[in-house]
This record gives sequence, C-alpha cells and structure tokens, in this order.
Amino acid sequence: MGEKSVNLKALAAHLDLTVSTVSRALNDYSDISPATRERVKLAADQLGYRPNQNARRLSIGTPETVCYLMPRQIGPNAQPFVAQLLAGLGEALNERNWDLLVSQADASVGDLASIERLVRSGRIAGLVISRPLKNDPRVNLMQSLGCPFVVHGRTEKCDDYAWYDVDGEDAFVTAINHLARLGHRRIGFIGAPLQYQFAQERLDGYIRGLTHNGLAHETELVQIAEFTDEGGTAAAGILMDLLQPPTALVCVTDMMALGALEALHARKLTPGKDVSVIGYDGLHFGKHANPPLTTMAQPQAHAGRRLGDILLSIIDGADPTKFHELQRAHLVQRSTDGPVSSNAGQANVSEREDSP
Amino acid sequence: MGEKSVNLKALAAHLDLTVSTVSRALNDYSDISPATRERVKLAADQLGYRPNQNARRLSIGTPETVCYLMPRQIGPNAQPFVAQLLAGLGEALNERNWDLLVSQADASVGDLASIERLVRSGRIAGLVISRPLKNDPRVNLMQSLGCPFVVHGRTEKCDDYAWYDVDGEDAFVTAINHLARLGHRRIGFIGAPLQYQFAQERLDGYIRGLTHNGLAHETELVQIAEFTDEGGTAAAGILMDLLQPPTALVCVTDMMALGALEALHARKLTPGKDVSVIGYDGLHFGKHANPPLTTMAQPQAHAGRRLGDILLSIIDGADPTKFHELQRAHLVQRSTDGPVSSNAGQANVSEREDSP
DNA sequence: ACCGTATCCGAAACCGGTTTCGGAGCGCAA
DNA sequence: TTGCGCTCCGAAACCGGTTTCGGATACGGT
Repeated sequence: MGEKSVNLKALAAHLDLTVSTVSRALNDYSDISPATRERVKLAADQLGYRPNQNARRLSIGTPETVCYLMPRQIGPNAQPFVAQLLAGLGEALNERNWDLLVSQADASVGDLASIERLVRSGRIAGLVISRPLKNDPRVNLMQSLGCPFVVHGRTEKCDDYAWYDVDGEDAFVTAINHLARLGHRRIGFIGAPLQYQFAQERLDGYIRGLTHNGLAHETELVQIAEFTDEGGTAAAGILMDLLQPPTALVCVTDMMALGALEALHARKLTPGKDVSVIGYDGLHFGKHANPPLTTMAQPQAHAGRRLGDILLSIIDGADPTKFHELQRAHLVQRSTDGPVSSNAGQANVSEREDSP
Repeated sequence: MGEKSVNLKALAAHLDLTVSTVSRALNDYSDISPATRERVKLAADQLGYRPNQNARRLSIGTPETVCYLMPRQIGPNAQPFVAQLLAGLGEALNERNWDLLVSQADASVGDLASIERLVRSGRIAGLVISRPLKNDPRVNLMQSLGCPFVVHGRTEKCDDYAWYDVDGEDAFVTAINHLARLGHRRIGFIGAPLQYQFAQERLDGYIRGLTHNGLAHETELVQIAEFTDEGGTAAAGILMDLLQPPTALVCVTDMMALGALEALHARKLTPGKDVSVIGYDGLHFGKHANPPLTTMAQPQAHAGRRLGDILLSIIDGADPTKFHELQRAHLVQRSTDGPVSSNAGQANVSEREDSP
C-alpha cells in the first residue's frame, strides 16, 4: 500500500550506483559490464521496478500509443465488430508494449478539432480511422498534420495513404451474379447514404453486376436509408410496394437485411422463397435470423490485427502508399436466397387481395 | 509539416516572457495580470499551442487516463455491448479531457502480471473490470495495489469495492414468475460455468423463483455450457432429450437462448408454443430471431457512463464502498414465451417417432 | 617506467511541462 | 525620505526517465 512505487532513483540508491548506470544496464547498453548488468536486473526484478511510462515517453520522444477513432453512430444497434477489431489491434500493439487509446470525437468540439488536439498534444503516434466518407476531411487533416494513420475502408481518392478494406464492389457483383443465376431479373438495392464511401462502392457493384448480367438499372429499385434495421424495413417496404416489386433484395449491411426481412414478413412474403435477400457483413447473428440470412461475409477476424501491423510499419517509417490491402468477401449461403418464384411479382399482390 | 509543434518554450520566446509566466497565465493563476493573461492566451490560440500531455502528466503526477479491461472471450460471437460501454465511458472521461485506454491482458504474461505492470508503470489512474469471477483475483490485486477501480458486475463478496451491476438474481425470479403464471412447472436452466459470478447469481434466481412458486428444483434440469450459441444448442439438446423434458427454458445469455432455439427447431418444436424460451441481455438482435426472442433486458445504455462517473469519483478520493449500484432488468416480451402446451412433453416424442 | 587503449561508470544535460520561492517595481502612509 | 505592503513576473527546482560526454581505472605493449 503505502510504499511509493520504486523509481529509478530508489533502485540506484539501493544498488549504490547512479541512475544513468542503472538505466543503461536495464536497456542493455554495451558499455555496462555483464556483472553489474545482471546485478541490476536482478534487483529490479526483486524490487518490482516498473519504469514510469510518462517519464519514459517524454524522454524517448514518442508516446508509444496509437488511437482508434470510434465510429460515431453507436445507437442501440451497436457495432458488434468493434470489440473484435479492438482485440486485433491490441494484439498487434501488445507485442511492442504499446498502448491502445480509443476516442470518440467530442461532440461539443467537433471531429476535426478533437483529432487535431489529440495529435498536437503528443499523446499518440498514429491513428486508425473507421468507415470514411467519400471525401473524408479527417484524412486530409491527418495528412496535413503529418501524423501516421491507416484507414479501415477507403475514400474516393485513396492513392496517397494506407488503408485496409474489403472489396464491397466485387462483393455486390458476386451477389448479383448469384441472384441472376437463380433467375432473378428485378433486384432491389437497399443502401446507405452515399456520402459513405462503402455505400457508394456497393452501389457501384450492384450496377456493374446488373449490366454484367444484361439487366437494366432502374432507379426506382434503389432505395437509400439509414443503416439500421428500421432503415432496412422502410426501404424494403417502399420497394415491395412498387407496381412491379423486385424478386430479390441486396442490402449494404446485415442489419438492414434483417430489417428488410421484417418488411417481407409484414407482407406475408417468405424470404428465400417469394423474395430473396442477401446481406453484407457476415454477422454471426445472421445464422439465427428468420430465416437464416444469406450474406456476403467479410473476414473480420484479421482486420484489427492487420490495421495494427500496418500502422506500426508506417510509424517505423515505411511508405504509407505501399499499404493498400483489399480483401474479398465471400458468399455465405444460408436460407434467404433461392430461385425466383414462379408467381414472381404476384405473390404479394394476391396475398394482399385476400387480406381485408 | 516540418514545423516542430510549438511548445511552451517557443511560445514564451515569442511573447518575450518566461515559460513559468506563460504556464501560469494559461492555467489562470491569480498572480498574473489580466492583461498579460489575455495576451498569452491569444498568442497560444494563434500559434495553436497544445501542451504536451506526457510532460504535463509527468509533472502533474497523474496519468489522467483510465483503462477498460476487455473481457477475454472475443470469439466470433463478439460482445456487442463493448462498443456501447466504451462510448459511455468515453463520454464521462471526455468531460475532463481524460483518456481511455483499452487493454486485454496479454496472454503470454497472464492477466494478473499484465495488470500489475499496467498500474505500476504509472500509465493509468483507474481501471474498469468486466465480468468478474465468483472470486476474482483481479479485484484482490487491485486492492493490494491501492489503485482505484470499479467492477462491472460483482464478485461473491462485494462489500469493500465499487461496482455497478444488474440484478441477475432478481431478473431470473421475474422470469420464473412469468413462466409459472403461464402454467409451466418444469423449467430448464441453461447456464454458464459457475466460476462466473453472474452465472451463479442467475442460477440462484432460478432456484429462488422455483421455490417461490412451489416448484421442485431438479438437478437434471440445470445444464451448464459455454456461453455461446453452440453452448446453448448443446445444453438445450440435453434438456429436451430428457425422459421428462422441460416445457420452458431460461438462459443466462441471449446468445445461448438463440442457440437453444436451434435445438428446438431441430426437434421440430416451436418456441413459444411447444416450449417457451427466455433469454437475458436484451440484445437488439433478438428482435429478428426466429421467432423474436423474449428476454430479460438490462439497461445497457448507461452502464459505461455510470462506470466512468463512479471511477472518477473514486479517483477524486471518494469512498469506493459507497458505490454499489444495482439496476433491475425488465421482461421484454416478444414471441418465445407462451402458455404451457396441452400436449406438453409429448410433442417431441411423437415427432421423433415418425422420423426415420 | 611510460604511454596508449579499452573497459566501465559517474556527471550532467535534456524531454516539456508545473510549482515554489524570492525579488523587482510601484504606490502610499508616516 | 524611509519603510511597508502589494502586484506581477523571473529563476530554479522538480517530475522520472534517457543519452551524451568525459574521466578514472586497469591492462597491454615497448
């Protein structure tokens, strides 16, 4: 309890040496005799000496800390993968005994201002940015500050900084191909606001997938909403109430897809039979949806780990533009995809006719 | 870019003052004339001066940082609420410009050793511990280290430290009462390893609920497994394959409950009709389960915020034993609870007779 | 005996802030 | 004019480490 934690001075006094000698002994300087080096290390162990990191880092000149910027929207539909990502990041940092700071931009100050304060205050050596906008001012800021950073995702122009991403465009092409093979020719797109780059990418993939399969791109089949389950329900509702409703829906997130399933249930349509639905994310939870959700799964496991490794490399002086890692998502077939139903486009109409 | 970030010395030189004067001016010391105080602050603003936090904290003597210890098990079934909790914690800390560190005990070193290193190295002023064991060595360690901490959850003996928890025992009494009112008399319990205090509490609540309703506590109706969906499936399988299977299941987590639903589906039993299922957590996801999961919901939203406030109070010198916050969970009725079915206990037997 | 060269350690500056202490300059009363 | 007190700022120590520089000792060779 009462014992002040032993610092270098105390340790030196205990050993009848000076602090400089002790410090160099602990740091394996060559100009310290092996004998005293061992003596110092032994005493340090026994007394439980732990260098004060604030002092150390001040002296060293690096904070030995990186920061993860939490995505804003943490509503009731929390981001399940934040925990996994942090775990991976922490793993990479632990190997160097670096620290992981998490920060959400202080709402009262504004994103940019609080980032600027963070790096200018010398607390962090690098930053991880999540879910960037199409043209994200945060990356510009980081570049002008000259502070190492890596982006989880991409912006529109992404040549001149490091990022790790999953190819959403490719994933949606794959999804559309799959649906086209099943006979679908009217496929609805449930998207998120296009200011998010990931939303734009996936829409691009949707369109490319359509043309690749010789299908027309009708703007009425594209619905944008907030990426929550409620947003998905609303968007799917609009699509299914069209005069010629789609026979399949692709959604930019699993959460939206789950919401879409609700909209189908409300219209007495069976997902995977009357209407196919494909989500995106590969959330573990989708397995328990009603029915189990077919989705484009991204390899979440290593994202955090890779982001950490990349960021550390850049801090070590590597060229950021060398790090452009694009992973591929793969189709996880569960139960919401199926061949186009014979009475396609009529199912809901007939159903709705007998209901009062 | 190239500009070294302005430090106190540079600012002082720019103003033709000494660093001590500038420092005191910025910190509103009374022995600085209002005139120079304003002059200093203005210049600081214009030059974008940000005090180096490492230096500041070394001098101040406090790291102005608290740490959240991530729960170990971050498998594919990630902890969805970690993000929410961190958001709340961060909010509380932001108001003071304190930092939030997250750390997962380094596996290679061991939980206790890495905690000990963390606090002895002067990096943190306080710690948040999650999901404690019945007798958790981490709280003992923190106590002997004399480092402020708060526990999210409780241990068996929890008088002499601060905690924030949801009353799991009460919640399970409530759940059993609800099921008893619906006519259930054989209720199975799907639990987690009893080394976790939360698992023990909820089992206690289960038992107390049974006796309170005049029901017998049969040990064969209690199944312990890992708290994953697979664990829930396995446990539910064992219970439903008993000679006299239960007509209702209570599960210590929503994830296990979801797994239990799978086991029911595999036996052609309809949750909420043939067998009732009640989970615990109130995960948003449960709404989209098949069928929507009835659950005991805990007020997750404020947990992080409260934990942060409590921890800061203790760091400020408040008596930790004053902080024992017990929240209540409430029943969220969705579709997996219902009256006991007339052919209770027979449904699966008959079903299984016609298969193969 | 003398010089040169390693080997090993102590002295001191430094990182960038905070805080205590003392003293210069001023006004005012005796 | 001397003395007292008040306002305002500079000098310097300190937080706890790291790192450069120089010097003392021992050792080898001639």
